[in-house]
Amino acid sequence: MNMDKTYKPQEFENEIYNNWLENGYFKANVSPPKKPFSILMPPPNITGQLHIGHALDLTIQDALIRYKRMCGFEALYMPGTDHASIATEMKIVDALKDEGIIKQNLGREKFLQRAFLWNDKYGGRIIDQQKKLGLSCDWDKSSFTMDENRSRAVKEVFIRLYNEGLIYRGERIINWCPSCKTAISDAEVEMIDKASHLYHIKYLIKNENKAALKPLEQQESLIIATTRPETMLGDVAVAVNPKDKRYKNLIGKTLILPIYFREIPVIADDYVKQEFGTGAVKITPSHDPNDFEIGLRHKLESIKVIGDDGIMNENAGIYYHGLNRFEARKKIVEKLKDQGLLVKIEDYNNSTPHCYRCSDIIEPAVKKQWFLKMEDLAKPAIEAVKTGKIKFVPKRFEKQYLHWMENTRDWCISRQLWWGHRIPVWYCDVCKLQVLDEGNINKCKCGGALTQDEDVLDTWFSSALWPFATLNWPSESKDFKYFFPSDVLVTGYDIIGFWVSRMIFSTLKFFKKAPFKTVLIHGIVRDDQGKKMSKSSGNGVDPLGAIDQMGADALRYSLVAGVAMGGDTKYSKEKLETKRNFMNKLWNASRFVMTNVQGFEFEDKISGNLNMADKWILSRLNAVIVNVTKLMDRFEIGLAANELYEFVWNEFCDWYIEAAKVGLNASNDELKKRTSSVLVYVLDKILKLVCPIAPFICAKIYKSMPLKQKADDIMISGWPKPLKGAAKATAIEFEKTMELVKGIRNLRQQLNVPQNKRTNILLMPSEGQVSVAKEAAIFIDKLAMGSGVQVIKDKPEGNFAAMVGQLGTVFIAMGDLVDIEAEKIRLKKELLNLLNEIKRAEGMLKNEKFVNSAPFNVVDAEREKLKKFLEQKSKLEENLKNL
RNA sequence: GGGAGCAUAGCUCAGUUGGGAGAGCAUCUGCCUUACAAGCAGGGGGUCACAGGUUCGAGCCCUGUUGCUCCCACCA
Repeated sequence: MNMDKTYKPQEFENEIYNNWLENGYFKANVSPPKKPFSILMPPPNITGQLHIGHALDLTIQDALIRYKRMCGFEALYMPGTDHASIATEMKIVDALKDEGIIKQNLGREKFLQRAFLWNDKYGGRIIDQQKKLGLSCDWDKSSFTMDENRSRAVKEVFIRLYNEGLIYRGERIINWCPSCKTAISDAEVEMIDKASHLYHIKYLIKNENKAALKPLEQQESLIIATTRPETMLGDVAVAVNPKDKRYKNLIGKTLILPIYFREIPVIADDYVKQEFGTGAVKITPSHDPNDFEIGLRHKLESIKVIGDDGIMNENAGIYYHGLNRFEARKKIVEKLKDQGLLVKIEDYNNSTPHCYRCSDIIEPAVKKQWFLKMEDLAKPAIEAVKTGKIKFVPKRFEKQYLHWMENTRDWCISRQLWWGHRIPVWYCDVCKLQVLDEGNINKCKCGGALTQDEDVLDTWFSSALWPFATLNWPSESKDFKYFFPSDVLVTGYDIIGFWVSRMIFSTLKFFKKAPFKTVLIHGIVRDDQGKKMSKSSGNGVDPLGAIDQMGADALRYSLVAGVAMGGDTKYSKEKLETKRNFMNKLWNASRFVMTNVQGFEFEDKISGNLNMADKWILSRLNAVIVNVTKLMDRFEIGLAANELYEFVWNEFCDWYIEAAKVGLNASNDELKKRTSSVLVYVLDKILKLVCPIAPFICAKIYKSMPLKQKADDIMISGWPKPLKGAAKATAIEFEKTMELVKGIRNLRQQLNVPQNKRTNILLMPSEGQVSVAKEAAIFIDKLAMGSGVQVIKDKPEGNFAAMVGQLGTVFIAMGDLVDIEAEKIRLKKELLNLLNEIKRAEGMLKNEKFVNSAPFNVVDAEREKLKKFLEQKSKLEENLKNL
């Protein structure tokens, strides 16, 4: 079969992919005794389209699954998408706004219809993009976190946890996003350092003796420090440390809150740090988590002054009611100045909580929410990692995980949204709340009417069930028995807390098994400046654009290549081009092989007399197979990619193909055929090794391969094994030849011999190298632009430039082209280098400590080197003398 | 405040149990040598952040310093 002259991925990638689909190669079936191997795709959000970070994540997964599939596992790559409750809802609200529709006016039911339509559109688009990337998922098993089976799993889990008392409803202080208008979990809060102010405010101490009223400056007061003056309208106390001598006598006294002059007590609590600020803390249980705790301890009332929309409510009083919280802050500071109660404003850096979705500043608020009790769930999840049941790669991310798990507090799982799994709890008008199955939701046992909880669950609650929900649990299935649990989870370090940890404790809870054996953590994709890609900085890259330009294989290769696992990777156009060039190289090398072997078909084996180049490339191939296999097993796809890049380009193309031209041009048919067979053999293995990373091009080329026994597709052709007895010992012969070729090329360049001019080359073999040199001569001639290499016994007469290698010395007639003095200088320089090496080696060997304490082979190797240097030195000196 | 990671050629990064510093890109020189100019050949370029220590020997192990990045934290 002929191959096109140029590499045009756009012309065959789709066809190849459809072919894979038609043949069902991606399907994973229960098929013992084959061992299963499965990877769960982290379900992308349906908010829009894939970005380059997804492309990295997915490429690693696909490369791994393809590798394992070729190794003979029944490989399941489980795809799916995530409804992304809050993120998608925000998008839909925006879209509605453009149509002039307000969510509330549309109503819950119609809104959800819109949301499902959204999913049809964008969920589908994401899958199309994944197909363009070449993912080998079993699409028939695809899941969506809001589909029927997944919803059933969510409900089942909720009810079980509820019945065990692990899910509870409570009125607590939570993170409220005034912009998204929902509670969010601690994990969803992003702390951002900001330049802020610490306001010192004077709270007057109530004077019981009204008769002795003094001017303001002379009145007794307590100074508090706060970063958020607007919350003082909700103050219910001021706390000091009970041990604080400064304030001991004030405990129990009454203060007058500025602005409206409300009276509040001074209380004592250990929480207060004497050294911080003024050592006196205003207490606002409604708007601060710590104050909330103190409020509980001291049974204080709670006054809410900021509404759910971030606007001051009626409790903020006549001056501030209706202002937003930031305007209110300004006004209050002004008022305090007017009242003479503002002592000072200090510059202060503190981190403030932001919503990770919309970046608005979080407003802690006291609300009734649903929580998942974490203590008992976290313990086994910590154990599983500590005992090695789950391994993190690289290991350092274990710490991040453990730290998260060990410090996690109860998880707020309810959200005041519509798009998501509605909490399966109904409330009876008459009796208390109940959890009910969908079957009987009309009436309570007591006869009272039921209404369902308005809230939905945190989107991560459903993603936490992914390891078993995707296998249709709680239904029993063969798939579940065979494929559960999965093998490797591949994800970025940014969602260890959000997702990885929650899958681990959920799965352990219900199955007493870890959801996966290995957590493979990769870095994030940065732009060419090393900056994080984000929508706001507009430096994101569309993977589809890259694929259109350079092909999916080039994109996949450029994303993974050269990065050790866990490290961040930089995306740049240059990198992409380099990898595209590599694909082109592979394409053209293959084309060369095909056009030279036309008419023949080959067995998948090597036989016959091999020449030194054949032996060399086969031994190199063996080493590469062993190494790449090892790297893939260690999940070091990026390093495997680099190794293959270098082997294909620098060894197979630059040396072997060039050397093979000798055999291919020979008149001897036997020789031609043997050379072809080696070319085909090595190329076949290369294609298979590269296939997991760049599947399209390998599949395309494989179709043209002249093999007698050929798989229908490369992806089911099996992973290559090293060739036994690949004549490793004799690889050295060709390496010695390469040394001379390089030397001659170097010499030619220095002597200004034009690249396209053939020259006479004489080769004088070293002792015992005569027969090898004779074979080498043919290759040297071809590779170093000789006009026939002569093997000689004695040094030639006349002016020659010489180069000494292990195999022998080569001489190039200098003719009139060359300056003899220049050649002398060159030789002297070379001699000097050699003398330095000799000095170094001798120094080491003279050092008794080295000789005695270094391993034998190291010392021995050093002796060998010295011997070699000394030989070269004497030859070089001779050449110099004869010049 | 706690923890982690990084620092190697102009740039992006490898460097496997400690044994003469590597690749790609870029740059310079010469080549359209019929697979490939998305290419070929060759060259230049590094006190492996700094300072100590262990060792016959350190890019690698230990201690400290500096610089950058990230994560975590109930910093009024």
